Amino acid sequence: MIINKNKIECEKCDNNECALKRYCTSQELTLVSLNKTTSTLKKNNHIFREGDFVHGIYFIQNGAAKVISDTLNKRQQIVRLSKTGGILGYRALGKVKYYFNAVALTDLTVCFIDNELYHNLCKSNNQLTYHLMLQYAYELGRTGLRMKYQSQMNSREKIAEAIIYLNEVFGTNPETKKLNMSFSRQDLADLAGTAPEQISRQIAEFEKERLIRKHKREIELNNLEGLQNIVQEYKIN
Amino acid sequence: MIINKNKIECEKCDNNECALKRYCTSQELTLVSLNKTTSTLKKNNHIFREGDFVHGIYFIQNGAAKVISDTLNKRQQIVRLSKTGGILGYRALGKVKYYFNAVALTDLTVCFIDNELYHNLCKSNNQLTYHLMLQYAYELGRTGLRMKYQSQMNSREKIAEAIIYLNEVFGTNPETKKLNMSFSRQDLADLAGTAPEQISRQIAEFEKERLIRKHKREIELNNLEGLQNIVQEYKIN
DNA sequence: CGTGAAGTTGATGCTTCTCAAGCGAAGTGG
DNA sequence: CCACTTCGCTTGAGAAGCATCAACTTCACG
Repeated sequence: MIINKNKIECEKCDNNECALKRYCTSQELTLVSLNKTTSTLKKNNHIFREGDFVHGIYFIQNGAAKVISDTLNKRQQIVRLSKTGGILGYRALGKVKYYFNAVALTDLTVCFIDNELYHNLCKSNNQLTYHLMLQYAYELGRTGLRMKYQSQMNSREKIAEAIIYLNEVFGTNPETKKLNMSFSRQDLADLAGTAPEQISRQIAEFEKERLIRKHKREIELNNLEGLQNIVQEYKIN
Repeated sequence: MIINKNKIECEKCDNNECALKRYCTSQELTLVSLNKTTSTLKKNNHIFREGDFVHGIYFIQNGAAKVISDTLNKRQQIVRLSKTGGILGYRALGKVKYYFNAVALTDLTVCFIDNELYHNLCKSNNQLTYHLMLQYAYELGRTGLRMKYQSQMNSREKIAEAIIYLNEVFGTNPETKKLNMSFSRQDLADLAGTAPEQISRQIAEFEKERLIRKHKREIELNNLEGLQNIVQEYKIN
């Protein structure tokens, strides 16, 4: 992990998705710039680990990350995905620990501010707090939905849903229709809540049905609607 | 559903767990009292339904509720439980719909305030917003944990976890050691993410192991630690 | 005391996890 | 430049866990 090498003043940062950048006053931004830590990580490195004490909060400046739970001798479970502009390490104040691991999916740059600064900003800047509250509420709904899917769908449906989710988060290249991010079978399995072998089998099946095509690890979406039909019964009208 | 019959001034309300009561100024409370709607529902009635438009937010004045997802021809899934002082219907602004159903577990009194008032309060009262943000962050962590359990635990572990969760939310009578709330096998199954028959079998098993005793629907906790050991591997250190 | 709903228990079959073997692509070193 | 190794992916077969079905019992309530 490389620290502060890529650190730039928030005012000069071109990440306009950042909540700090959008909602802080220029005075506050100066304070943030002074006190933040910017880290650059290689793909597959940990941003934080389950059980670590929470010292602050991370804002993704550039890249993508997965939030996963890890249990000895069990498969991992991807709880959610996040990318540029997203927040990692939502937690309460006080002596609390992370429930999950955050791992870089790509080379990644994150800005970290500590609890004290974070909560001082929230206490003085209502617009920021309000925005963060909405973002938490959104994530809460999304996580609840994913829980519903996990508990009620069969393997075929869960794998279709995982591909749809990837399309929502990362999108596809309009030319090639390929997902803008590629995953190992293991990662897909962790996302869908199944085993890697199941992913292989189901992807072969989807290919037969002409819903997708695979090119090594890349997935080309030929019939998104077809995938959505598979999980349709679960959608909210 | 009986509306406004039990409505009382917030200042005279004895629910000190209520976020509004705790964080609003007396001026704001007067506004809330004027504009809120108080409903009293019988057990098993819906507070809101999946797919309904979100018009505001509910604060539980008295009673308990379950938040469930419902899919045609599948079992229900209890996403979380809430009681006096809890909030129901967390959602974003705009034209959004509920992802879940909220159903009364007991006779229940809830106060409702509409989106406009809710968001105006949040925009003007930072202490309230800050508190709500923390509550959302807590729920987000809790929901993520439950998702982890759902996806990784076997049926025995999930049922143990469900009983522990009930103890956390409702507690036990110190005299009798019985849980302060009793559930049907179906509700327990929906909470644990399994089938009612599995609940019967596993409860019989736990009774053999002297971890609990059952008295009709009531559950007596004889060895909470024993139950916790079953799910220990999943706990955060 | 009778009727229907809820709970229990056993038997069966399906889904899906796991294990294992084979394949192919990519990287390494001679 | 080519064997060699490694790693991830694919495919098949077997096993295990759990849902489902069915029959029976107990409980709740009029």
